[in-house]
Amino acid sequence: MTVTIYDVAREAGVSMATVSRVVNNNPNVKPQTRKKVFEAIERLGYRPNAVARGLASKKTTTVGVVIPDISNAIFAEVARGIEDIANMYHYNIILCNADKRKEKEIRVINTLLEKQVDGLLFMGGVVTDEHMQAFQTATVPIVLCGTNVEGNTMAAVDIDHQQAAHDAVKLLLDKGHRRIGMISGNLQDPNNGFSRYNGYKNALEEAGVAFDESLVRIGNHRYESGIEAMKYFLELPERPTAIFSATDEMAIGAIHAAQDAGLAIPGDISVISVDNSRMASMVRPLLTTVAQPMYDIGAVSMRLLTKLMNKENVEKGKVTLMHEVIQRQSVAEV
Amino acid sequence: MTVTIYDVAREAGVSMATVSRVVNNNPNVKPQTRKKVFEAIERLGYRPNAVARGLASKKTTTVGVVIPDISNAIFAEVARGIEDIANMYHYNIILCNADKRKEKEIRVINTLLEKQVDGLLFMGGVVTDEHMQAFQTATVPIVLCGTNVEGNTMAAVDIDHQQAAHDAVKLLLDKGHRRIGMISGNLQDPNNGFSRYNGYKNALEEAGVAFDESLVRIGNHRYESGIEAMKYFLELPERPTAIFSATDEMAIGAIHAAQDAGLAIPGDISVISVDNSRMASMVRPLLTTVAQPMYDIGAVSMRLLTKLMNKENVEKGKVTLMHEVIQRQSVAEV
DNA sequence: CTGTTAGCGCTTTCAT
DNA sequence: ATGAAAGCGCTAACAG
Repeated sequence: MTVTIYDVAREAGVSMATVSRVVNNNPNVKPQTRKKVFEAIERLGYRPNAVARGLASKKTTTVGVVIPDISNAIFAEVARGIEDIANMYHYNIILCNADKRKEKEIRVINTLLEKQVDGLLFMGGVVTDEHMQAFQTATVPIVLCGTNVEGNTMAAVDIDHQQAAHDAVKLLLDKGHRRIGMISGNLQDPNNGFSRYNGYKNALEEAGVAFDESLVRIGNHRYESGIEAMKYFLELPERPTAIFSATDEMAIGAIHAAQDAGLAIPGDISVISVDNSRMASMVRPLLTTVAQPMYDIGAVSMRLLTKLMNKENVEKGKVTLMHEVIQRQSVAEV
Repeated sequence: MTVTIYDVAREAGVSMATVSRVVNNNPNVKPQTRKKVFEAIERLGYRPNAVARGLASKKTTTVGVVIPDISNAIFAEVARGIEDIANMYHYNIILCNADKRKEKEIRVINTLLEKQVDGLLFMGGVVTDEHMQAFQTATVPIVLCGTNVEGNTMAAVDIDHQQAAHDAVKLLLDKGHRRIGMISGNLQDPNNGFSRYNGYKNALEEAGVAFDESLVRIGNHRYESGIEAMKYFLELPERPTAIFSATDEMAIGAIHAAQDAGLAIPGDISVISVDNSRMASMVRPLLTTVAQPMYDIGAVSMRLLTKLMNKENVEKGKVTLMHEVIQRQSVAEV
């Protein structure tokens, strides 16, 4: 039925070992025998069985990646960065959506480990003790990708979310805004939620502006929740002159809600956010936002993982990528 | 080092076969021995090796999916549909981006097959003879997902792109438009390109409107190319009263280009497209478009594949999902 | 440069 | 209900 390395060996009149060598590009084969083997392979239509190879060599050249939701543009961009680099180093990726839900995350970590991935890229929500426990059963390297965890034990790559938020709010402050609303993500989410919220608070504090609880609305990162939040702000007796949104998508919702109410952006209200997803350049006015290098977060994570899998010495296990304020058209001086 | 089924057997005082049985939920095990084995597993922290299992059983419970570009919102949505159903049937997916490039597509098909996936989901560009050749070397089922191919040999799920385009243009016609521009994708692309272009042409023909070559512009599916196309249309001596765009993203570019030029949508120009990506509801005016059920295309493909892998009898190998015109705000009567 | 020989960790008849 | 044993298809010493 299926042709094996043994069939090729017989066909070529050599041993399995020799076939294995030519398949694996081992230089220790006489060009002539190499040729014979290639011909036999061709003739028989031999295709190496990677599973058998994986069992024998204890390497599968596949890595697991757990991601919150591939249909989310931000994560999809990260995933592309991951896959490109994986590909470059001849790895394949097994992709699992876990929706930032603990049970699902832990379950997929375990099945990925059962499948003998050579490494694991984890992009999740909160990292609990149970996560750490699961990680510790692994005998392969793991890197956290855009995922925060207390302590310094694990390899990780991310941006400084708090600083990014801080910089966004700082820009508003510099433009003279003092009454600044925030549309936050869920505060349980360490990165997109809590850190960005803290960045907002401490930029305000630094500028001597009193924090006003009634000026922050919690959204769910989606467009509609941006709309809801802006509606709320517009009904305030004294409405903010600027809004800081934790994500682009909510910011765009906010912009549209304001425009729908007959207000001009940034004339009447300025809006800034963080992400710089592609949508930021697909709105009117163009969205001012702080760029988070999604693709690079994925690419750098994967590159780090390849080094770890290769047992190379890695100087710094934690890498923080730079964010950058992209000034476009949605922020004006007050 | 690693604990194997043999270690568990020894620890539990049974044979490997018995351990294998309890791990695989084979009912032929006395509850008492089952318990003993579970305890041993627990005590030793045993984790079954899926690679070894795969070699022995010739099933890997993983399927390969080749996709053009996971960072594209449309495909990402399809991928989510695929993964959800895969998960439901206890499969994992190996995801490969191939950018609709033949060489890359064929390469990944082969590595996926080497990795002994139990099935393959192919989402690509043109399916050439070389593709067919690669497919024919497979001993596992393959389903084409959102990918067209002449002949009726392969399982496939998709929408009727030509009809979808036709329906979009028909709406414009029904609203009284006669001078209708089209922003097309690359005509080499069978689905998003050629089929939609044909739908446009034949809707026109049906309505007795002469086809005018100068009214179609080829874009690359991206926002910017929508902008370029609209600029072109606006400079025409007699500009169109409506535009049909092959994709939402180009449509949004077109809308913005018109608005930037001081024109009102749909007052001055109507715009319709096909896709109904999430962005369609994230523009002003809300985009009228014909909905393509991306998630379902993925989900149904994967479901079909599970049946095929399970050797179930499948009534129809080709399934065409329904599209639907979603009327929002970007089309007006002329 | 090439061949021999053990496994890798599990499933799966076949007995019992 | 359980065990023995033969592979699954390949890699990796080791010898020569």
